[in-house]
Amino acid sequence: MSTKNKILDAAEVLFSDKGFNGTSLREITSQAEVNLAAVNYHFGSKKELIKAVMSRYMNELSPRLEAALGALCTDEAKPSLIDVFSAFIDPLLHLNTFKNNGTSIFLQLLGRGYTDSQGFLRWFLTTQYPGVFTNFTDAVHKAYPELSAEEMFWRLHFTMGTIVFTMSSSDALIDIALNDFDREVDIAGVIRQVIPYVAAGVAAPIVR
Amino acid sequence: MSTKNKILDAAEVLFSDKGFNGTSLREITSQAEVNLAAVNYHFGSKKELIKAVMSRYMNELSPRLEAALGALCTDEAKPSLIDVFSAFIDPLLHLNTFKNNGTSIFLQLLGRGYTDSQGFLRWFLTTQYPGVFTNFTDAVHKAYPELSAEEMFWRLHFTMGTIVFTMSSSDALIDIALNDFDREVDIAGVIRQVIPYVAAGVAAPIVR
DNA sequence: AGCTATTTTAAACGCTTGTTTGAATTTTAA
DNA sequence: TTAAAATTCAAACAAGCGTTTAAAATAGCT
Repeated sequence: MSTKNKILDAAEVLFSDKGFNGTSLREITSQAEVNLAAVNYHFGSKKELIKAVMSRYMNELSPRLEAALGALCTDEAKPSLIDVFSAFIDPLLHLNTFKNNGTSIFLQLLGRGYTDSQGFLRWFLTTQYPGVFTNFTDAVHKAYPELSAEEMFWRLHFTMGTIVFTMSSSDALIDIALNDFDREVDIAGVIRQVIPYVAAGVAAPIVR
Repeated sequence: MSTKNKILDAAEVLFSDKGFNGTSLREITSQAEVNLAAVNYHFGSKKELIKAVMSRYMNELSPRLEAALGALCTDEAKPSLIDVFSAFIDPLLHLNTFKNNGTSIFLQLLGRGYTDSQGFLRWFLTTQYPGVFTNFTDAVHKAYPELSAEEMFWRLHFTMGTIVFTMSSSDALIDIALNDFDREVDIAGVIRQVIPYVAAGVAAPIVR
Protein backbone atom coordinates (compact mmCIF):
# COMPACT_ATOMS: atom_id res chain seq x y z
CA MET A 1 0.00 0.00 0.00
CA SER A 2 1.45 3.31 -1.05
CA THR A 3 1.98 6.15 1.39
CA LYS A 4 -0.42 8.26 -0.62
CA ASN A 5 -3.22 5.74 -0.21
CA LYS A 6 -2.44 5.13 3.45
CA ILE A 7 -2.91 8.85 4.01
CA LEU A 8 -6.13 8.99 2.00
CA ASP A 9 -7.60 6.00 3.84
CA ALA A 10 -6.83 7.41 7.27
CA ALA A 11 -7.88 10.92 6.31
CA GLU A 12 -11.32 10.08 4.98
CA VAL A 13 -12.33 8.24 8.15
CA LEU A 14 -11.09 10.98 10.44
CA PHE A 15 -12.55 13.72 8.26
CA SER A 16 -15.95 12.06 8.18
CA ASP A 17 -15.85 11.58 11.93
CA LYS A 18 -14.58 14.92 13.18
CA GLY A 19 -14.84 17.26 10.23
CA PHE A 20 -12.10 18.83 8.16
CA ASN A 21 -11.26 21.59 10.59
CA GLY A 22 -11.49 19.18 13.50
CA THR A 23 -8.89 16.77 12.16
CA SER A 24 -5.18 17.59 12.34
CA LEU A 25 -2.52 16.34 9.98
CA ARG A 26 -0.79 14.74 12.97
CA GLU A 27 -3.85 12.62 13.71
CA ILE A 28 -4.00 11.57 10.10
CA THR A 29 -0.34 10.68 9.71
CA SER A 30 -0.10 8.81 12.99
CA GLN A 31 -3.26 6.86 12.14
CA ALA A 32 -1.79 6.12 8.71
CA GLU A 33 1.60 5.30 10.28
CA VAL A 34 3.49 7.63 7.98
CA ASN A 35 5.63 10.67 8.61
CA LEU A 36 3.95 13.99 9.26
CA ALA A 37 5.70 15.64 6.34
CA ALA A 38 4.31 13.06 3.93
CA VAL A 39 1.04 14.94 3.53
CA ASN A 40 2.73 18.09 2.32
CA TYR A 41 5.15 16.09 0.22
CA HIS A 42 2.49 14.06 -1.60
CA PHE A 43 -0.44 16.48 -1.62
CA GLY A 44 1.06 19.91 -1.13
CA SER A 45 -1.29 21.12 1.57
CA LYS A 46 -4.16 20.07 3.78
CA LYS A 47 -6.66 21.70 1.42
CA GLU A 48 -5.36 19.67 -1.50
CA LEU A 49 -5.62 16.54 0.63
CA ILE A 50 -9.29 17.30 1.27
CA LYS A 51 -9.84 17.71 -2.47
CA ALA A 52 -8.06 14.43 -3.13
CA VAL A 53 -10.21 12.59 -0.58
CA MET A 54 -13.39 13.93 -2.16
CA SER A 55 -12.18 13.34 -5.70
CA ARG A 56 -11.47 9.67 -5.05
CA TYR A 57 -15.13 9.19 -4.20
CA MET A 58 -16.58 11.56 -6.74
CA ASN A 59 -14.66 9.95 -9.60
CA GLU A 60 -16.17 6.63 -8.59
CA LEU A 61 -19.67 7.99 -8.04
CA SER A 62 -20.27 10.66 -10.63
CA PRO A 63 -20.23 8.58 -13.85
CA ARG A 64 -22.68 6.05 -12.41
CA LEU A 65 -24.91 8.75 -10.98
CA GLU A 66 -24.80 10.77 -14.16
CA ALA A 67 -25.74 7.68 -16.16
CA ALA A 68 -28.61 6.68 -13.88
CA LEU A 69 -30.09 10.18 -13.90
CA GLY A 70 -29.41 10.60 -17.61
CA ALA A 71 -31.36 7.43 -18.34
CA LEU A 72 -34.42 8.93 -16.66
CA CYS A 73 -34.10 12.01 -18.86
CA THR A 74 -33.78 10.12 -22.14
CA ASP A 75 -36.52 7.58 -21.38
CA GLU A 76 -39.76 8.44 -23.09
CA ALA A 77 -41.70 7.54 -19.92
CA LYS A 78 -42.20 10.28 -17.36
CA PRO A 79 -40.45 9.28 -14.12
CA SER A 80 -41.94 9.77 -10.67
CA LEU A 81 -39.96 11.70 -8.09
CA ILE A 82 -39.49 8.41 -6.28
CA ASP A 83 -37.81 7.15 -9.46
CA VAL A 84 -35.54 10.18 -9.55
CA PHE A 85 -34.37 9.83 -5.98
CA SER A 86 -34.16 6.07 -6.23
CA ALA A 87 -31.64 6.58 -9.02
CA PHE A 88 -29.18 7.56 -6.32
CA ILE A 89 -29.40 4.28 -4.45
CA ASP A 90 -27.28 1.97 -6.59
CA PRO A 91 -24.49 4.44 -7.34
CA LEU A 92 -24.30 5.34 -3.66
CA LEU A 93 -24.35 1.76 -2.41
CA HIS A 94 -21.73 0.85 -5.00
CA LEU A 95 -19.30 2.92 -2.92
CA ASN A 96 -19.55 0.14 -0.34
CA THR A 97 -17.88 -2.32 -2.70
CA PHE A 98 -15.31 0.27 -3.63
CA LYS A 99 -14.42 0.78 0.03
CA ASN A 100 -15.62 -0.56 3.38
CA ASN A 101 -18.42 1.67 4.67
CA GLY A 102 -17.78 3.78 1.61
CA THR A 103 -21.35 5.00 1.27
CA SER A 104 -21.56 6.15 4.82
CA ILE A 105 -18.13 7.75 4.79
CA PHE A 106 -18.79 9.60 1.57
CA LEU A 107 -22.14 10.98 2.67
CA GLN A 108 -20.69 12.10 5.96
CA LEU A 109 -17.81 13.78 4.16
CA LEU A 110 -20.37 15.56 2.02
CA GLY A 111 -22.15 16.75 5.13
CA ARG A 112 -18.94 17.92 6.73
CA GLY A 113 -17.81 19.72 3.64
CA TYR A 114 -21.01 21.63 3.25
CA THR A 115 -20.88 23.14 6.72
CA ASP A 116 -17.13 23.31 7.32
CA SER A 117 -15.01 25.64 5.23
CA GLN A 118 -17.63 28.15 4.10
CA GLY A 119 -18.95 26.69 0.90
CA PHE A 120 -15.64 25.67 -0.57
CA LEU A 121 -16.92 22.16 -1.19
CA ARG A 122 -20.08 23.41 -2.86
CA TRP A 123 -17.89 25.31 -5.28
CA PHE A 124 -15.65 22.30 -5.80
CA LEU A 125 -18.51 19.94 -6.60
CA THR A 126 -20.52 22.25 -8.83
CA THR A 127 -17.49 23.28 -10.87
CA GLN A 128 -15.77 19.89 -11.04
CA TYR A 129 -18.84 17.69 -11.50
CA PRO A 130 -21.50 19.85 -13.17
CA GLY A 131 -22.97 16.96 -15.15
CA VAL A 132 -24.46 15.37 -12.07
CA PHE A 133 -26.30 18.53 -11.16
CA THR A 134 -27.74 19.26 -14.58
CA ASN A 135 -28.89 15.68 -15.06
CA PHE A 136 -30.51 15.76 -11.65
CA THR A 137 -32.44 18.98 -12.19
CA ASP A 138 -33.46 17.81 -15.66
CA ALA A 139 -34.83 14.58 -14.21
CA VAL A 140 -36.74 16.42 -11.49
CA HIS A 141 -38.12 18.83 -14.05
CA LYS A 142 -39.34 15.95 -16.18
CA ALA A 143 -41.01 14.35 -13.15
CA TYR A 144 -42.62 17.57 -11.94
CA PRO A 145 -42.70 20.12 -14.77
CA GLU A 146 -45.08 22.48 -12.94
CA LEU A 147 -42.32 23.39 -10.52
CA SER A 148 -40.74 26.72 -11.45
CA ALA A 149 -36.99 27.01 -11.60
CA GLU A 150 -36.98 29.02 -8.41
CA GLU A 151 -39.16 26.62 -6.48
CA MET A 152 -37.06 23.74 -7.73
CA PHE A 153 -33.92 25.55 -6.61
CA TRP A 154 -35.22 25.81 -3.07
CA ARG A 155 -36.60 22.32 -2.85
CA LEU A 156 -33.45 20.75 -4.19
CA HIS A 157 -31.44 22.61 -1.60
CA PHE A 158 -33.85 21.50 1.09
CA THR A 159 -33.33 17.97 -0.16
CA MET A 160 -29.59 18.36 -0.17
CA GLY A 161 -29.87 19.58 3.41
CA THR A 162 -31.96 16.64 4.48
CA ILE A 163 -29.57 14.12 3.01
CA VAL A 164 -26.36 15.77 3.99
CA PHE A 165 -27.39 16.60 7.52
CA THR A 166 -28.88 13.20 8.15
CA MET A 167 -25.79 11.48 6.91
CA SER A 168 -23.36 13.65 8.78
CA SER A 169 -25.09 12.66 12.00
CA SER A 170 -26.16 9.21 10.87
CA ASP A 171 -23.93 7.35 13.31
CA ALA A 172 -25.50 9.12 16.28
CA LEU A 173 -29.01 8.63 14.87
CA ILE A 174 -28.45 4.93 14.18
CA ASP A 175 -27.30 4.54 17.78
CA ILE A 176 -30.42 6.24 19.13
CA ALA A 177 -32.64 4.09 16.92
CA LEU A 178 -30.91 1.00 18.25
CA ASN A 179 -31.44 2.04 21.87
CA ASP A 180 -34.97 3.38 21.61
CA PHE A 181 -36.51 0.94 19.16
CA ASP A 182 -34.26 -2.13 19.37
CA ARG A 183 -33.86 -1.76 15.65
CA GLU A 184 -30.63 -2.42 13.80
CA VAL A 185 -30.44 0.18 11.06
CA ASP A 186 -27.69 0.49 8.49
CA ILE A 187 -26.95 3.23 6.05
CA ALA A 188 -29.04 1.53 3.36
CA GLY A 189 -31.97 1.51 5.78
CA VAL A 190 -31.62 5.22 6.36
CA ILE A 191 -31.55 5.83 2.63
CA ARG A 192 -34.72 3.76 2.24
CA GLN A 193 -36.41 5.88 4.92
CA VAL A 194 -35.32 9.20 3.53
CA ILE A 195 -36.39 8.71 -0.07
CA PRO A 196 -40.16 8.87 0.52
CA TYR A 197 -39.56 11.90 2.69
CA VAL A 198 -37.62 13.96 0.16
CA ALA A 199 -39.77 12.78 -2.73
CA ALA A 200 -42.88 13.96 -0.91
CA GLY A 201 -41.15 17.20 0.03
CA VAL A 202 -40.21 18.02 -3.54
CA ALA A 203 -43.68 16.95 -4.69
CA ALA A 204 -45.39 19.21 -2.16
CA PRO A 205 -48.21 21.36 -3.58
CA ILE A 206 -47.05 24.73 -4.81
CA VAL A 207 -47.90 27.68 -2.57
CA ARG A 208 -48.20 31.15 -4.05
CA MET B 1 -23.69 48.40 26.86
CA SER B 2 -22.03 45.95 29.22
CA THR B 3 -18.88 44.07 28.29
CA LYS B 4 -20.78 40.81 28.66
CA ASN B 5 -23.37 41.85 26.08
CA LYS B 6 -20.77 43.31 23.75
CA ILE B 7 -19.10 39.90 23.76
CA LEU B 8 -22.37 38.03 23.25
CA ASP B 9 -23.37 40.29 20.35
CA ALA B 10 -20.06 39.91 18.58
CA ALA B 11 -19.83 36.20 19.30
CA GLU B 12 -23.22 35.21 17.94
CA VAL B 13 -22.58 36.88 14.59
CA LEU B 14 -19.13 35.36 14.19
CA PHE B 15 -20.28 31.95 15.41
CA SER B 16 -23.20 31.91 12.99
CA ASP B 17 -20.90 32.93 10.17
CA LYS B 18 -17.85 30.75 10.69
CA GLY B 19 -18.93 28.13 13.17
CA PHE B 20 -17.84 27.63 16.76
CA ASN B 21 -14.54 25.96 15.97
CA GLY B 22 -13.86 28.43 13.22
CA THR B 23 -14.15 31.51 15.41
CA SER B 24 -11.36 32.47 17.80
CA LEU B 25 -11.75 34.40 21.01
CA ARG B 26 -9.42 37.01 19.58
CA GLU B 27 -11.75 37.65 16.67
CA ILE B 28 -14.66 37.96 19.06
CA THR B 29 -12.99 40.31 21.51
CA SER B 30 -11.51 42.56 18.84
CA GLN B 31 -14.89 42.75 17.10
CA ALA B 32 -16.51 43.53 20.46
CA GLU B 33 -13.72 46.01 21.26
CA VAL B 34 -13.02 44.45 24.63
CA ASN B 35 -9.95 42.83 26.11
CA LEU B 36 -9.16 39.24 25.20
CA ALA B 37 -9.25 38.11 28.82
CA ALA B 38 -12.79 39.41 29.24
CA VAL B 39 -14.29 36.22 27.81
CA ASN B 40 -12.66 34.02 30.39
CA TYR B 41 -13.36 36.56 33.13
CA HIS B 42 -17.08 36.86 32.38
CA PHE B 43 -17.90 33.42 31.02
CA GLY B 44 -15.16 31.14 32.28
CA SER B 45 -14.36 29.44 28.99
CA LYS B 46 -15.19 29.41 25.31
CA LYS B 47 -17.58 26.49 25.78
CA GLU B 48 -19.53 28.42 28.41
CA LEU B 49 -19.66 31.39 26.06
CA ILE B 50 -21.23 29.19 23.39
CA LYS B 51 -23.82 27.99 25.91
CA ALA B 52 -24.54 31.60 26.91
CA VAL B 53 -25.03 32.65 23.29
CA MET B 54 -27.48 29.81 22.70
CA SER B 55 -29.28 30.34 26.01
CA ARG B 56 -29.97 33.98 25.27
CA TYR B 57 -31.94 32.89 22.21
CA MET B 58 -33.48 29.75 23.64
CA ASN B 59 -34.82 31.60 26.69
CA GLU B 60 -36.55 34.01 24.35
CA LEU B 61 -37.80 31.34 21.97
CA SER B 62 -38.73 28.31 24.03
CA PRO B 63 -41.67 29.65 26.07
CA ARG B 64 -43.36 31.02 22.95
CA LEU B 65 -42.68 27.88 20.97
CA GLU B 66 -43.81 25.63 23.79
CA ALA B 67 -47.02 27.61 24.11
CA ALA B 68 -47.78 27.59 20.38
CA LEU B 69 -47.20 23.84 20.10
CA GLY B 70 -48.99 23.18 23.38
CA ALA B 71 -52.05 24.99 22.10
CA LEU B 72 -52.24 22.58 19.16
CA CYS B 73 -52.14 19.65 21.57
CA THR B 74 -54.87 20.91 23.88
CA ASP B 75 -57.20 22.05 21.07
CA GLU B 76 -59.95 19.56 20.43
CA ALA B 77 -59.51 20.04 16.68
CA LYS B 78 -56.99 17.83 14.93
CA PRO B 79 -54.22 19.99 13.48
CA SER B 80 -52.73 19.49 10.05
CA LEU B 81 -48.98 19.08 9.72
CA ILE B 82 -48.94 22.49 8.09
CA ASP B 83 -50.48 23.82 11.30
CA VAL B 84 -47.81 22.13 13.36
CA PHE B 85 -44.90 23.54 11.40
CA SER B 86 -46.57 26.92 11.03
CA ALA B 87 -46.59 27.13 14.81
CA PHE B 88 -42.86 27.78 14.54
CA ILE B 89 -43.22 30.89 12.40
CA ASP B 90 -44.26 33.52 14.93
CA PRO B 91 -41.92 32.45 17.73
CA LEU B 92 -39.03 32.31 15.26
CA LEU B 93 -39.79 35.65 13.64
CA HIS B 94 -40.20 37.21 17.06
CA LEU B 95 -36.44 36.79 17.43
CA ASN B 96 -36.12 39.53 14.83
CA THR B 97 -37.66 42.08 17.17
CA PHE B 98 -35.50 40.78 20.00
CA LYS B 99 -32.38 41.28 17.92
CA ASN B 100 -31.56 42.47 14.38
CA ASN B 101 -31.51 39.46 12.08
CA GLY B 102 -32.17 37.40 15.19
CA THR B 103 -34.12 34.68 13.40
CA SER B 104 -31.46 34.11 10.81
CA ILE B 105 -28.63 34.23 13.33
CA PHE B 106 -30.33 31.79 15.67
CA LEU B 107 -31.13 29.26 12.98
CA GLN B 108 -27.60 29.45 11.65
CA LEU B 109 -26.24 28.94 15.15
CA LEU B 110 -28.46 25.91 15.44
CA GLY B 111 -27.05 24.54 12.21
CA ARG B 112 -23.49 25.18 13.27
CA GLY B 113 -24.02 23.59 16.64
CA TYR B 114 -25.45 20.45 15.21
CA THR B 115 -22.48 19.72 12.99
CA ASP B 116 -19.65 21.34 14.95
CA SER B 117 -18.65 19.91 18.30
CA GLN B 118 -19.92 16.37 17.93
CA GLY B 119 -23.45 16.54 19.26
CA PHE B 120 -22.77 18.71 22.27
CA LEU B 121 -25.49 21.15 21.25
CA ARG B 122 -28.00 18.37 20.71
CA TRP B 123 -27.40 17.27 24.28
CA PHE B 124 -27.63 20.85 25.52
CA LEU B 125 -30.97 21.53 23.85
CA THR B 126 -32.69 18.25 24.65
CA THR B 127 -31.67 18.36 28.31
CA GLN B 128 -32.17 22.08 28.89
CA TYR B 129 -35.33 22.57 26.88
CA PRO B 130 -37.16 19.23 26.81
CA GLY B 131 -40.63 20.82 26.81
CA VAL B 132 -40.24 22.06 23.27
CA PHE B 133 -39.44 18.59 22.02
CA THR B 134 -42.23 16.75 23.77
CA ASN B 135 -44.82 19.32 22.72
CA PHE B 136 -43.58 19.09 19.17
CA THR B 137 -43.73 15.31 18.91
CA ASP B 138 -47.12 15.33 20.64
CA ALA B 139 -48.45 17.80 18.10
CA VAL B 140 -47.07 15.79 15.19
CA HIS B 141 -48.55 12.62 16.64
CA LYS B 142 -51.96 14.29 16.93
CA ALA B 143 -51.73 15.47 13.32
CA TYR B 144 -50.56 12.11 11.95
CA PRO B 145 -51.34 9.35 14.46
CA GLU B 146 -50.65 6.53 11.99
CA LEU B 147 -46.94 7.34 12.09
CA SER B 148 -45.10 4.93 14.37
CA ALA B 149 -42.69 6.27 16.95
CA GLU B 150 -39.76 5.02 14.91
CA GLU B 151 -40.95 6.53 11.66
CA MET B 152 -41.67 9.77 13.44
CA PHE B 153 -38.17 9.73 14.91
CA TRP B 154 -36.61 9.51 11.48
CA ARG B 155 -38.87 12.03 9.83
CA LEU B 156 -38.41 14.57 12.57
CA HIS B 157 -34.68 14.25 12.24
CA PHE B 158 -34.95 14.62 8.50
CA THR B 159 -36.94 17.77 9.17
CA MET B 160 -34.41 19.05 11.64
CA GLY B 161 -31.79 18.45 8.98
CA THR B 162 -33.70 20.34 6.33
CA ILE B 163 -34.23 23.36 8.55
CA VAL B 164 -30.85 23.43 10.17
CA PHE B 165 -28.88 22.84 7.03
CA THR B 166 -30.86 25.28 4.96
CA MET B 167 -30.49 27.97 7.56
CA SER B 168 -26.80 27.42 8.13
CA SER B 169 -26.22 28.12 4.45
CA SER B 170 -29.14 30.50 3.99
CA ASP B 171 -26.98 33.54 3.30
CA ALA B 172 -25.27 31.81 0.39
CA LEU B 173 -28.59 30.46 -0.91
CA ILE B 174 -30.30 33.84 -0.68
CA ASP B 175 -27.43 35.33 -2.68
CA ILE B 176 -27.79 32.70 -5.39
CA ALA B 177 -31.55 33.25 -5.54
CA LEU B 178 -30.96 36.97 -5.96
CA ASN B 179 -28.51 36.44 -8.82
CA ASP B 180 -30.33 33.67 -10.66
CA PHE B 181 -33.96 34.76 -10.23
CA ASP B 182 -33.71 38.50 -9.49
CA ARG B 183 -35.71 37.72 -6.40
CA GLU B 184 -35.14 39.38 -3.06
CA VAL B 185 -35.64 36.68 -0.47
CA ASP B 186 -35.43 37.16 3.27
CA ILE B 187 -35.38 34.61 6.03
CA ALA B 188 -39.17 34.78 6.38
CA GLY B 189 -39.45 33.92 2.70
CA VAL B 190 -37.25 30.88 3.15
CA ILE B 191 -39.35 29.76 6.09
CA ARG B 192 -42.49 30.12 3.98
CA GLN B 193 -40.89 27.97 1.29
CA VAL B 194 -39.66 25.26 3.61
CA ILE B 195 -42.88 24.63 5.53
CA PRO B 196 -44.81 22.93 2.71
CA TYR B 197 -41.71 20.89 2.00
CA VAL B 198 -41.21 19.50 5.50
CA ALA B 199 -44.94 19.11 6.08
CA ALA B 200 -45.21 17.01 2.93
CA GLY B 201 -42.11 15.07 3.89
CA VAL B 202 -43.44 14.13 7.31
CA ALA B 203 -46.83 13.36 5.75
CA ALA B 204 -45.30 11.06 3.14
CA PRO B 205 -47.05 7.70 2.77
CA ILE B 206 -45.65 5.02 5.01
CA VAL B 207 -43.47 2.43 3.32
CA ARG B 208 -43.09 -1.01 4.83
C1' DA C 1 -12.14 60.85 50.83
C1' DG C 2 -10.80 56.26 51.55
C1' DC C 3 -11.42 51.48 51.39
C1' DT C 4 -13.15 47.39 49.10
C1' DA C 5 -14.69 44.82 45.36
C1' DT C 6 -15.17 44.60 40.61
C1' DT C 7 -13.50 45.02 36.15
C1' DT C 8 -10.01 45.92 32.61
C1' DT C 9 -5.54 45.46 30.82
C1' DA C 10 -1.02 43.88 28.73
C1' DA C 11 1.80 40.20 28.80
C1' DA C 12 2.93 35.77 28.95
C1' DC C 13 1.93 30.75 29.29
C1' DG C 14 1.82 26.11 27.32
C1' DC C 15 0.03 23.84 23.59
C1' DT C 16 -1.43 22.69 18.86
C1' DT C 17 -1.67 23.91 14.22
C1' DG C 18 0.10 23.57 9.04
C1' DT C 19 4.28 23.93 6.80
C1' DT C 20 9.32 23.85 5.73
C1' DT C 21 14.02 22.24 5.96
C1' DG C 22 18.00 19.51 5.00
C1' DA C 23 20.00 15.34 5.83
C1' DA C 24 19.30 10.25 5.65
C1' DT C 25 17.35 6.61 3.28
C1' DT C 26 15.29 3.96 -0.34
C1' DT C 27 14.10 3.26 -5.10
C1' DT C 28 15.03 3.55 -9.93
C1' DA C 29 17.61 3.10 -13.95
C1' DA C 30 22.01 2.75 -16.82
C1' DT D 1 27.98 -0.90 -9.27
C1' DT D 2 27.08 3.69 -9.45
C1' DA D 3 24.86 7.93 -9.99
C1' DA D 4 20.52 10.22 -9.95
C1' DA D 5 15.90 10.63 -8.49
C1' DA D 6 12.32 9.92 -5.32
C1' DT D 7 10.89 9.33 -0.77
C1' DT D 8 11.17 9.27 4.26
C1' DC D 9 12.49 11.23 8.48
C1' DA D 10 13.35 14.04 12.78
C1' DA D 11 13.49 18.50 13.86
C1' DA D 12 12.34 22.98 13.83
C1' DC D 13 9.53 26.92 12.25
C1' DA D 14 6.23 30.76 12.74
C1' DA D 15 1.63 31.52 13.82
C1' DG D 16 -2.56 30.91 16.19
C1' DC D 17 -5.11 28.92 19.88
C1' DG D 18 -7.56 29.08 24.81
C1' DT D 19 -6.25 30.28 29.19
C1' DT D 20 -3.86 32.42 33.24
C1' DT D 21 -1.56 35.96 35.78
C1' DA D 22 -0.74 40.01 38.33
C1' DA D 23 -0.82 44.74 38.09
C1' DA D 24 -3.59 48.86 36.83
C1' DA D 25 -7.90 51.13 36.54
C1' DT D 26 -12.60 51.78 37.72
C1' DA D 27 -16.84 51.52 40.45
C1' DG D 28 -19.57 51.17 44.48
C1' DC D 29 -20.19 52.15 49.20
C1' DT D 30 -19.62 54.01 54.10
